[in-house]
Amino acid sequence: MEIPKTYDPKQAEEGHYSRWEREGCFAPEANGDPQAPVYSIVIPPPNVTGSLHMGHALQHTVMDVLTRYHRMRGFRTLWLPGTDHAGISTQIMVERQLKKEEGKSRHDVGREEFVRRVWAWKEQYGGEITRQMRREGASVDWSRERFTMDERLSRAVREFFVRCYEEGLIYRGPGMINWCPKDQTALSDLEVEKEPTRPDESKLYYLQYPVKGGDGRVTVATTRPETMLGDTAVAVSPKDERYAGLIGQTLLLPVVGREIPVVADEFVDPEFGTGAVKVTPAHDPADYAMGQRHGLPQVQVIDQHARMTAEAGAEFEGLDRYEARKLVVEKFEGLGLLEKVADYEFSITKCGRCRTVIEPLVSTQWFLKQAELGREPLRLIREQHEPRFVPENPYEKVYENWLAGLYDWTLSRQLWWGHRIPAWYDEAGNVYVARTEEDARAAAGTDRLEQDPDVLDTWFSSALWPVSTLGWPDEDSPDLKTFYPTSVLVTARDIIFLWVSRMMMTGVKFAGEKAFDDVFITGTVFDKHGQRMSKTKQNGVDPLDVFDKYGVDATRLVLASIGSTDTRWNDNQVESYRNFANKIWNAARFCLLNSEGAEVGRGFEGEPERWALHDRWIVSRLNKTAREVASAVEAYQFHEAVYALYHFFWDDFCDWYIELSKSDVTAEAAGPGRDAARSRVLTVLEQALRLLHPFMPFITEELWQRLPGVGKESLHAAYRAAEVTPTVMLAGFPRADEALIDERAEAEMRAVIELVSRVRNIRTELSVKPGEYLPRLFVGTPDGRLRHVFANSAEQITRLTRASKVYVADRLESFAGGANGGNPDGVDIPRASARAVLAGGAEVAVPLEGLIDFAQERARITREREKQERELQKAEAQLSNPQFVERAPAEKVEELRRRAAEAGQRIKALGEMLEALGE
RNA sequence: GCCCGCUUAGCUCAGUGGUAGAGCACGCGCUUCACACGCGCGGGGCCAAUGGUUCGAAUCCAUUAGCGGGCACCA
Repeated sequence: MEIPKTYDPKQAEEGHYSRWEREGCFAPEANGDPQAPVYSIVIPPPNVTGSLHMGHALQHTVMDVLTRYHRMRGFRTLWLPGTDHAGISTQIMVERQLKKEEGKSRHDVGREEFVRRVWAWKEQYGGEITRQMRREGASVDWSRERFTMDERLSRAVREFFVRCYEEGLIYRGPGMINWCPKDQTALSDLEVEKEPTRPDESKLYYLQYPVKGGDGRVTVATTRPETMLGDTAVAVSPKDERYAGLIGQTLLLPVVGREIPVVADEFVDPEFGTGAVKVTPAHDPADYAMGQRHGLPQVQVIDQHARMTAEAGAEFEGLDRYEARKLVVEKFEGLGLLEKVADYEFSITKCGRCRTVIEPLVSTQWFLKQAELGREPLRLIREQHEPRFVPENPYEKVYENWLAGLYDWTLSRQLWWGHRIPAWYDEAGNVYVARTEEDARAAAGTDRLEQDPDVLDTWFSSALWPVSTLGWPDEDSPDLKTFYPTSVLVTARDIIFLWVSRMMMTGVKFAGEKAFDDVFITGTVFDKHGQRMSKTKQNGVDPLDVFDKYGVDATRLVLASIGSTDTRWNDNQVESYRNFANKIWNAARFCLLNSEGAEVGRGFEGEPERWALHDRWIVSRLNKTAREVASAVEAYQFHEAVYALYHFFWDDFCDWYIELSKSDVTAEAAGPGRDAARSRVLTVLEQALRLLHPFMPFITEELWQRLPGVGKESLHAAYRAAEVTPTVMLAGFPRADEALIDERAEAEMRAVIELVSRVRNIRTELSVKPGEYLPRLFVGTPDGRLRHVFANSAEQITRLTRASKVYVADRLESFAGGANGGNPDGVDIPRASARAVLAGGAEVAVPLEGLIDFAQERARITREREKQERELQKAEAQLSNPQFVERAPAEKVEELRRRAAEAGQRIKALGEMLEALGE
């Protein structure tokens, strides 16, 4: 068998995925066990316009690990993929293309044609992210792929809308909304962002309004002077004594000449500014509310293009809002009514998409009363902590606080791409909300209906994603019955409100149950300077580049380790896991190059008590690792799983087990002993590949396929009937067998490892040439069992320390003195030996005639003795504290006593060593 | 303004009441027949500061500082 020395990820990433997909391995139908428990995840649908970024890769890795793990555990597992139509983004992208290629606007081609072109665009370019997901190894069920504008999902949207309308949860009416003058649409509060002002914007203007019938003036402070053209009142706090006499009086609005009242309102903070607030009900959310309370008229002075209207006056009409601001300030200055301009930092609301400054406008839109839909989710989180957030802090609280403060959601968007609002108007302007146009006609009794031109917020359809993708509103949909509620939602924290909370609302309302049991919130990946990765900053790391450079599996290990932690991206980490992949490759290479006569699943016959120590040990380590990985994955502690796998594979399996087994595995002579040893390393490797598979699907499959003795019977029982090429992804995930976890074997192996390490350390410190053989090693231990262990492992100890022979006795002293009473071979330990103490009272001596500098050696041992003395002192100080002995748990006291005793023993042994060296 | 999180080895991060950990980086030595993307050995941290609780605190509490988030109709 030809196996390259270096793992080539590209080669392994090429073939397996398409076979898995083709053979239906990703579909829950592969599971033939009718009793199988169910595990399901719906993907947060990426924008159809999007391409893969690190955040996706992180989420997808987490979801894929969970999916593959549960699949291997025999769950009927579904991970459902799909994409989101992403209203504004997609529309803008196609508009841009239209402009560039044909020089036309969407209005030039008309609505119907434009929407047709968006669909065409989607068909042509929309699949990019789904191709990239295949590259990631994402084991999603492509046969169930969904798009938010699919006919069936659109039906769900209409059903949701109509039902809410019928219950009075959705209404149409005027309201204060966020208007983007560039995108020409209303936006919800979650689609806008606050930004701090630049220095040149950070101004607060103090304007004076004269009191009618007197020479008094009232000063108001504003950041937006141009809105004064639409002022219809000035408000003061009812508690503010300074203005008590002014309430009810009339002011003359400068420039405009309108008479406006002074009203009292609790909202006004007497401490801020002048304590008097200009009120512009048509252009400020707070003023709108005040206007409602006091029955003030609304004067719209700014239009949808952020230009001044005719109502702003002839001088201002047509001016941009910032030009108008300048002019207003000039006018006030000319009138002597500009009191001052102060520096003042505040925040400006901008469109989350295009960064244009939002214009608050009063407009007739469709709204959803979220507070009512949110009531049950709020109860669930408060009373039952459902869904369970991971990490719980701070997300559960963030989510709860959000639900507790819900307000109406602006649903309608003045776009062409999206779900058209299912509302029709007759010529008299009556509205008919219906599931279909036919229903609307029937209700209206006429065919002469116009459908509402607006579309719904993209997040409206997203809110239905878990139910709509599984078949709702068909309540007897088998998928809905089987896979709902989903097991976990994996997403980033910035859409907890936009999306997570709303899925819970629709889920409890329409499916009668929470949409998911758990919510796993992934961390954020920053660049190496701690900056958020963004397109505009050009500082993003493209996951596909990382895949190309280091391989998908290595990247996935990094991402899985990141999990819920915010992290600065660092290629070094990926490189080290690339090295790990190569390590796996080469360990397998060794096993395979020595696999003649071997077969996976054999070699561990008979009672474990009769196995060699290192076999009992590796099986124990394997089972512990299986236990750790399983509990870590189930607790979403992926870094713990990765850590356990990395160290099991590299340290336990490669550094020790393979090395300990090497002479048996590579023995010249074929025979049952060699076959068994070869089978054992193969078997451990095969189990390790299964454990690694959820994290590293490609390399594990590539290697697993090459193992002798794997086949259909290796698959988890639930998949044996499936017509698939045997694959590790459908093999059973190793279940920890507690009976095979052998603490004694682990302790004994630790002793062997320590012995080997100490001897190697001595070799290095005394500059013994790597190739040179130590003629003899002496080991003394009072522990009879350990003496057996060392004696039984003599071949391995000598090989791993490059020694020719190892002698074991009850104590080093037994070898000393020339009488040779204690040891069978009758050898003495020469004075020129390096010595060290080991755990549990064991000692080792390494004769190094000619290499020992006695003074140096004495110094080395003296240093060690001093260290032990400090240890002992510390322990004794604590033990002589009666408070400690009295109050600390008995086991802790006991442990400290043990440590003190051991230190004492070591000090004594080191003293004897000094004597043996000769003072 | 309110709320929350973070601060541990040069870097990226684990740990979380009872002798400080990993990977990378670093030093020394190795073409040891799976692997130099490797092997062996090693150096490196008063766990942000101060105070408190405790027999014991990097770990719990409080305050402070720095960094980062979220929420808020203060014009």
